Amino acid sequence: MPEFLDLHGKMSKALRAAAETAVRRHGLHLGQDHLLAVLWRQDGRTPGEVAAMLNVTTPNVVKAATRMAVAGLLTRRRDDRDNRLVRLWLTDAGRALQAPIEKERRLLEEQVTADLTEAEREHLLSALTKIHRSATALRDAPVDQRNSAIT
Amino acid sequence: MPEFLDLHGKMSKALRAAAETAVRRHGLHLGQDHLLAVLWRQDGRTPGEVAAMLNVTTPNVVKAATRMAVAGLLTRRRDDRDNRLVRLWLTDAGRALQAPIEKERRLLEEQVTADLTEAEREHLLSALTKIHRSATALRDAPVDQRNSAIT
DNA sequence: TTTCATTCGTTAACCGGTACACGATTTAGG
DNA sequence: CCTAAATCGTGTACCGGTTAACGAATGAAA
Repeated sequence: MPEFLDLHGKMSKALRAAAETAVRRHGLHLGQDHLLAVLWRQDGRTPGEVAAMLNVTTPNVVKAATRMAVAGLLTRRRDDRDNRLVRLWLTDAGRALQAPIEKERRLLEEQVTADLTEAEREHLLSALTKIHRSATALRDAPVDQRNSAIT
Repeated sequence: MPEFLDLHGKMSKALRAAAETAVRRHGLHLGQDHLLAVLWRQDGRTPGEVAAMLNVTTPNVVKAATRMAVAGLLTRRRDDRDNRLVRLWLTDAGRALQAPIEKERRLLEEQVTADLTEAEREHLLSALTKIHRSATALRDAPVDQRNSAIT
C-alpha cells in the first residue's frame, strides 16, 4: 500500500539488476566494486576499516575479500607491528579495474537519471537525503515511542 | 562518485534496516511480509504465481515458503487437478499478521517521509518512476550500444 | 496410445548481508 | 610481571536473492 516504499522497492530492484549486469561485464559481483573503490582510494586497509567505510559488517568484508583474493584482485598480509591486523593490498588486476568500473558506474548514473531535468535531479537528491536522515534516526532510536507525536 | 547511486545506496541500506526491525517485532524476516501480502489479497496461489507477482525467482519463494511453513504462517497443499502445482494457504497465524504488519508498514512510510512536503513527495515519486523505467529498460535491452547516443 | 516437449516445484551452489561465538593478539591494571 | 579486558579477524549459521540442473506431472502430436 505505502506508495513510496512500494515504488522504492521496485525501482531499487531494477537498479540493482542494472548495476549487477554492468559490473559483471568486468568479472565482478555486485558489492565488490564498492570494496575495490575503498582500496583504490588507499591501499593496505584492514577489513574492519573497510567495513566501517562501507557501512557493512566485518565478516562480510572478510568473505568478499576471500573471494576476491581467489579471483586475484587483492592479497592479504598480516601487519608486522600488530599481528591481529590484516591488511588488504590490491594486485595489478584489482588496480586495473579502477578506470573501467568507475566509467561503468558513471555511465549507469547517467543512463538512469537521463529522463530527469536538473531541477528534478536536485529535488530527488534533497528528498533522498531527508529520507536517509529519517531512516537512520529511526534505527538509532530503539525507543518504542513510535506512536507518540513529539519527543 | 556518482551522486545519485551513492546516496541511493546509503538511503536504501538505512531504509532496509528500519524495515527489518519493524517487521521483526512480529517475528517476520524482511521479504516475508511481501509474500504474505500477496496471500492476504488471495489465498491458494502457486509459488510461481507469487514469484511473478513479487518480481523474484521461484526458488526464492519456495525457500521462503518452507521457512514460513515451519514458522506456522502457511501450509502447502498440492492441487488436485494438476499435481505439478503446489498451492500456498494461510494459517490463522499468517492471517492474523495482516493488520499489524500493514499498520507497521504505513507507519514506516509515514515516519520516513515525515520531513518532506507534499510537493516534495510528489516530485520524489515522479522521479523514482522515471528512474524505475530507465533502469528496467536498461535491463531489458541487452543490446550493447551503450555508448551510442540514439537508437 | 505412446512418445516428446512443456511446465511445474524443488534442490544445490553461489553471492551479499546479518548476528553470534571463538581464538589469537595487544594493551592496560594490579 | 602477569593477569584481565579490549580489539581484531575468522568460522558458522541463518535469510533473501540469483542461476542452473533435476525429476515429476501434464498435454499435444504422431
